[in-house]
Amino acid sequence: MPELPEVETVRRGLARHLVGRTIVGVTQRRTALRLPMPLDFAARLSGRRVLAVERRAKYLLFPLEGEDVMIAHLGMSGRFHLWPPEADPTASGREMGKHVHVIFDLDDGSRLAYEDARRFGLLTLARRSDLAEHPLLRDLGLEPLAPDFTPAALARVLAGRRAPIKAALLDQRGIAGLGNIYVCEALFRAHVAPHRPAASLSSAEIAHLVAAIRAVLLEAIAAGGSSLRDYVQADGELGYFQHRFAVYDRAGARCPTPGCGGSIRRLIHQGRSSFYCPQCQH
DNA sequence: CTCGTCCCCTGGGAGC
DNA sequence: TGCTCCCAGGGGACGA
Repeated sequence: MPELPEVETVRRGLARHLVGRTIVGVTQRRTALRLPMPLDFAARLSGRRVLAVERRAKYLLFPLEGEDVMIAHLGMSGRFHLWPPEADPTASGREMGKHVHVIFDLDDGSRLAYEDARRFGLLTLARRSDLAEHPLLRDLGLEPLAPDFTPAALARVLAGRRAPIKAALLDQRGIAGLGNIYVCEALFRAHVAPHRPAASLSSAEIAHLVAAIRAVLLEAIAAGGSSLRDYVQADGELGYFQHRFAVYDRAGARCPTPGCGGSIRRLIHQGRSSFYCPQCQH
């Protein structure tokens, strides 16, 4: 589910409520998500104040008082939900459903729940000093909204790669944070077909693609992300960028480019759908 | 190395 | 209503 704009939206929502709060208790309803949680997960979190909520690619990082940093990834269906102090989650069985896996009790009486039906997400802990070399983080590539995401940097990532540009952009070791939706949308804006070999893009196309990736991510963040199926922000608000998709999940629809007249096609490679306009993406 | 395939897991929607 | 099939925003383990 969540790609960079959704994770960034969640980060902002959590930061507002969590920074400065102390975790007073942790309830684990299972011992593993995609990865096992550390055996001392609850013990290392309890009594710790949350210093910040940060993001690296699609990972959320929660530096804590002391040496530890909690690392979270939402996978496809992961959500954080905040319960204000006056709320009683036990009053309604539906609210704290069977897919709520971890509950963090905070010092103001509020609670943070991690819910993840498919369990492709993860929660773990690392030492702050080991973060850069942590196996989950060390191979991540360029942060697409950082200043070093330049046409020259993207050109280096794509050089020599025969894989389709679609696959190259999804590879988190090159650029980190894009997923299926925003790759489709960025390629559309840059007029590049998803099946083009990555190394075949011209300098002009690469420059256009860098600008398109930045723009689509910033617009999506401004819209609060895209709400598909079960994605909601921490406060339950829905993002609305899905109404602005030009191609994603719009197979058969008219291409939105003025005067194009083509229709959006869906292609499957590597088991995932690509949506594009064969008329204006080459 | 790099690339494509398959798999992890559950739920929702379409079609019958 | 209920079944079956397909599909889904993620990433990682394989084998060629």
